[in-house]
Amino acid sequence: MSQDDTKTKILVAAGPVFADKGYQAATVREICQLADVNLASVNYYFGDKQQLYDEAVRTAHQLCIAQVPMPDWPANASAEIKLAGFIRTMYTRMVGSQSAPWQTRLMMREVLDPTETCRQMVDDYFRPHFAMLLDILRELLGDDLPLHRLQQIGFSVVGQCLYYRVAGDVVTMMVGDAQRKEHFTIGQVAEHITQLTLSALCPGRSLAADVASAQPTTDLP
Amino acid sequence: MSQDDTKTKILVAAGPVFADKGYQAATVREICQLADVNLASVNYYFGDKQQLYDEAVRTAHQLCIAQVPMPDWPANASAEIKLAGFIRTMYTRMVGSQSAPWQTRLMMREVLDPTETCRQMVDDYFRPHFAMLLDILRELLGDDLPLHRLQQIGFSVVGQCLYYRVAGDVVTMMVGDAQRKEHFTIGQVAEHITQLTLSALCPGRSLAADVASAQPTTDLP
DNA sequence: GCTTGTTTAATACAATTGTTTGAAATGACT
DNA sequence: AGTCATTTCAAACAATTGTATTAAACAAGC
Repeated sequence: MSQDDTKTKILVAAGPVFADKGYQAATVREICQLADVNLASVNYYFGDKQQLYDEAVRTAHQLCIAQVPMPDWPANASAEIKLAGFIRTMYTRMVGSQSAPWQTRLMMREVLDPTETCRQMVDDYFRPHFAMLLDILRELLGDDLPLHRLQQIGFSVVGQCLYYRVAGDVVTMMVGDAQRKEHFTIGQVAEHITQLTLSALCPGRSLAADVASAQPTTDLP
Repeated sequence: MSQDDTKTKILVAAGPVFADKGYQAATVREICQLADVNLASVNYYFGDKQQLYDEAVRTAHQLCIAQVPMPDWPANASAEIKLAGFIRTMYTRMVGSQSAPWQTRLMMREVLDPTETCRQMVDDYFRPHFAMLLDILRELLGDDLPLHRLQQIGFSVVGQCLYYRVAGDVVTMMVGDAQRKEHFTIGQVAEHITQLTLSALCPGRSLAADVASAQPTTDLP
């Protein structure tokens, strides 16, 4: 009972600390103090600061997936609607819907300079999701497009979303606080990315009509 | 003479070290050893590790601009050509044309969690360049589009480029080494981004014809 | 040639870090 | 109650870090 209790207490505390200070700058003392456990506990349960970090990253993207699941579309859902849903889900996961998204911040650090932990994250998380995106794009564009073209388009979609995660603060500095709150809510940005992508890929096929009904538009700034 | 010599020696050595280890993990001992100067020099010339870091960041984006200047277009250059040139220049700056781009890696760290140094970087560097991009977009789309729409589109362009800087390693893991070398050279990616953006914004106005003549296509992988 | 201001050098210091240790506490089972 | 494994705790350790200090080397001006 209490075994698992302190272990998860450490893990819960470690996540945010690693997320916004990085591996080096985060100290086990701070984590333990925040978790309200003894200093030696982290070595007792995890053996090492590094192993604690690894497990923190691992749980981060599990939480990330669980909190914002992919919508499961009806069988007859159009590719446009699937793309819209995919983008919105991914974007929400990145910039966060409710709690401060320490999960993605932590994952982002791994992406920026990858360790072995990152390779596992790519296999477990990024690759399958990217494959899902490519499937949607294939459905949209037909099977005759070469793979690398699909990949390039896929990276363009992901890149547009990732930007607000990576450079979110810069965005605010650039457009100002008011403008950001007014025109850059989750829903607005996600829809912009969807629209831009769709009109680039298949001009004429707008999704203005059906996307509104396919997904609830509860917007958090 | 030697005064300035050791100071720049430190600065030159500090850049790459800060770039790939971060502020905390980088030690002044390692920097001094690499620069082949005495340990105390960094305090003598910069007063502080922090101030050394600040100056390293400052020189980083000066170098970055100097190495890959924006093309100066003829007065009659079309907006499409300007957009293509802008994207190619920005992308080249980000992923690097020749030397390992420690400059952008260092700047990226500032973007990810900004300090006061970053705010200055935004004012001196990002904002004017973003304004330039918005001008090109305005020329392309007309003056009637509201500002925030222009900004959203601008961020989409920047985001697509930034992705390969931020997630470059993940891209390689995802598509494989061979595929990356074959289909993701600087020129190919820059052109893909340009094409996607253009066909999203003004369908029908391709730039296939004139872009080739406007910019040399020396491609480095 | 001596003095003066500037730069380099070696070393010391104080603080912080991850990790270890060994004893105290806890709780379950006989 | 007593024994045993597990968990907690406080303190200490060894290493590394940024920074300060002090003296030596050096250059320039008179």
